[in-house]
Amino acid sequence: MLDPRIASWILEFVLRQPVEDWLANELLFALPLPSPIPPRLKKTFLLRRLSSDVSHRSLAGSTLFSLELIEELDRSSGADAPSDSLAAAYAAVAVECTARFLRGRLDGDRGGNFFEAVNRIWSCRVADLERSEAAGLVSATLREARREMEEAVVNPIVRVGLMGRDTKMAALDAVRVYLEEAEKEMGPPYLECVAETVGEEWRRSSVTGSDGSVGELDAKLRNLLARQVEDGRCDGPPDGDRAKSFGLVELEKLEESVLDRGKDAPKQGGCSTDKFERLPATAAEVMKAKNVFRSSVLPAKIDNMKENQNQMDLNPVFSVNDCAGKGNESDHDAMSQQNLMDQDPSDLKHVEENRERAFLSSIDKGTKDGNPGTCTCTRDNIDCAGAQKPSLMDWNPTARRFEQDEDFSLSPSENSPNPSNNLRFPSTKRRKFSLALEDNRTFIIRRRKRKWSSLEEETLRKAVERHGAGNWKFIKSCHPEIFKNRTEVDLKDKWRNMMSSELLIVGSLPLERQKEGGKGDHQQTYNHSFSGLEKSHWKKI
DNA sequence: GTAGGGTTAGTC
DNA sequence: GACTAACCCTAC
Repeated sequence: MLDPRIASWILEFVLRQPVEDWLANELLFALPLPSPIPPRLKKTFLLRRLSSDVSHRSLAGSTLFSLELIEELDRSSGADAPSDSLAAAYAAVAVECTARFLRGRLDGDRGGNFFEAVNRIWSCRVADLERSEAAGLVSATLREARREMEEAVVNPIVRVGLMGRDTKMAALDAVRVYLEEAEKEMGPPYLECVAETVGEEWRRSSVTGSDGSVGELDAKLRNLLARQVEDGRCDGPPDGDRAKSFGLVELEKLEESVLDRGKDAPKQGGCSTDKFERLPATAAEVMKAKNVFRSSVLPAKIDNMKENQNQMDLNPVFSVNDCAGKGNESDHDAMSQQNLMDQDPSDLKHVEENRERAFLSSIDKGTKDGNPGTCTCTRDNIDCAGAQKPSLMDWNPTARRFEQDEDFSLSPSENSPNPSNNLRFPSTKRRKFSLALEDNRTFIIRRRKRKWSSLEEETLRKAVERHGAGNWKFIKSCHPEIFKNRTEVDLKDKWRNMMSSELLIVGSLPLERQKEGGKGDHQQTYNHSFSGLEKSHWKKI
């Protein structure tokens, strides 16, 4: 089994190479990555995503989300404030994600999508940004752009001016500038750093008459890497720790990984120095490495390219599709992506094992379906026309469904992070759910109960504070990912329950009333306390 | 789209 | 069985 840490080094290296997106996806899902995923690898993913977006000229909400995650990663790593290039890229992409709807306007569209985008991106997303710890991303340029967008909503002249600008090219350029800066700051991939150093050492050994054996290389590696650790010359392991914190265990693992390559070479003086001068850098070499994995550590799915590719289509990390210019927009999906980064750990117990992988998926889903700018529609995705467009493979989180039955469950846990795994078939043995007969042939089946997570509750609470109770549709649209499994009515009901509980807790109700409890009680307490807070004001937006 | 009353599943 | 949260239905 490949060591997860080594796998992360390999993946970091591959992601920095000009390999095809599908290959990056394959490796991402196939390699046994460590948990938690090292921040450096996370950032590599994000940069790769940005690079992919740029190369496909597909800037969407996912791009914006990637930039937000990078800012968060940098901040968590101790960075004081986002770089100017990052803030500039964010502002430019936000403008493009909005202005694209003006370019893509259909004759019958009076700008509805544009207005919606302004509301979604600038009134919700950027406004939230300003109030968050990520406020560093809010540059003067972004503020000015926000003013312009809001002005464009009411002023056709401003909209025309916006349409006349090449916001896409400006955004692409800004992202490129940031990418160059970020990649320069990150330095070469860790494996490349090691390979270069090892190759240099090996050549020196050859000149000094070494026997070229793997055993000697082992000894030299130990000395070499020990010096690297002391000098801190290497960029350090992918988790961002500096070389000095690179423990002996990791050191030995690294050596093993390098030495494993040496085993393939003839031991009698045939261990070519070339073998260690560099690690795989081309797609062909990566493919070769992949074949090695295939025979050792990679699961069967990597053997089944076609099947795996289908999975990628559903949930790719690196998109190869390009909806640019087609009006595709999924940023309101991406907008709440951070829920996978910010979720209350207690809410993620059921996905703990896959949490980090979920992060990777979420990156991509920026669209949260995870597919920034792609036309590949997956769960909760938005199609290129901006409308919900579920595929046949999509899971409708609010659709009526058969209840769980252990005999027919396809998933070991209903808490599976992948809802599509939660397919259930009706039981002939037990039927705890109601089956109201709608007509002679159709049964109305209740959805399975899904307990609200603290993240959902907190998001709802904050949303109501901000937008008022009663604006459930809008609140849901502001947090599509967090509330992807909830309907507007669910939000309303939940708020009703929350208010009911709070009033009971603080003793706002007479004791007799509290004792009554039960049916219908929550409705009354809710109605008396929250009757469409500032609703009329809000609806002016 | 939302409010409000009713129903049901899950928990203790 | 009581209680509660989640879900459903229907009127507006």
